[in-house]
Amino acid sequence: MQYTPKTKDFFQNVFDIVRLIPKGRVTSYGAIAKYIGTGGSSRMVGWAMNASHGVKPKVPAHRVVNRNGMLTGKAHFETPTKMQALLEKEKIKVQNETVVDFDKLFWDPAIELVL
DNA sequence: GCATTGACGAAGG
DNA sequence: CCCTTCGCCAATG
Repeated sequence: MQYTPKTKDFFQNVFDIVRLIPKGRVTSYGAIAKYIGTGGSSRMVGWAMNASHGVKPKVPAHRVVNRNGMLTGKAHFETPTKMQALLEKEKIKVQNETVVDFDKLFWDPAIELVL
């Protein structure tokens, strides 16, 4: 895989933001995409996470879910159960592959980082 | 360069 | 929340 300078910056931006997510909080791909400025390309955020494997420092991709709070990316982890396990370790309740109280735990960089 | 794919999002049902 | 359709954009074949 070889990405252009443009996407390289995109990758770094995504990784950086994801690492800033506080414990016990979650955010969505769209929120990250919006904060970066790529806006509509929320899919690219998820795709960037796909490249976060083996990246140092570790990228807490388990704190990134889709807009409904669903653990859509669990299948891309080392093991499908790893994501939920990590979330529950941070006191985040997960039920039916979905984050409980997602609206309360939601962490939007575009808002939280400005405060 | 076109076609397909995808860890998404919004809107309508 | 689930389903479908459409839009989005970089990667991949």
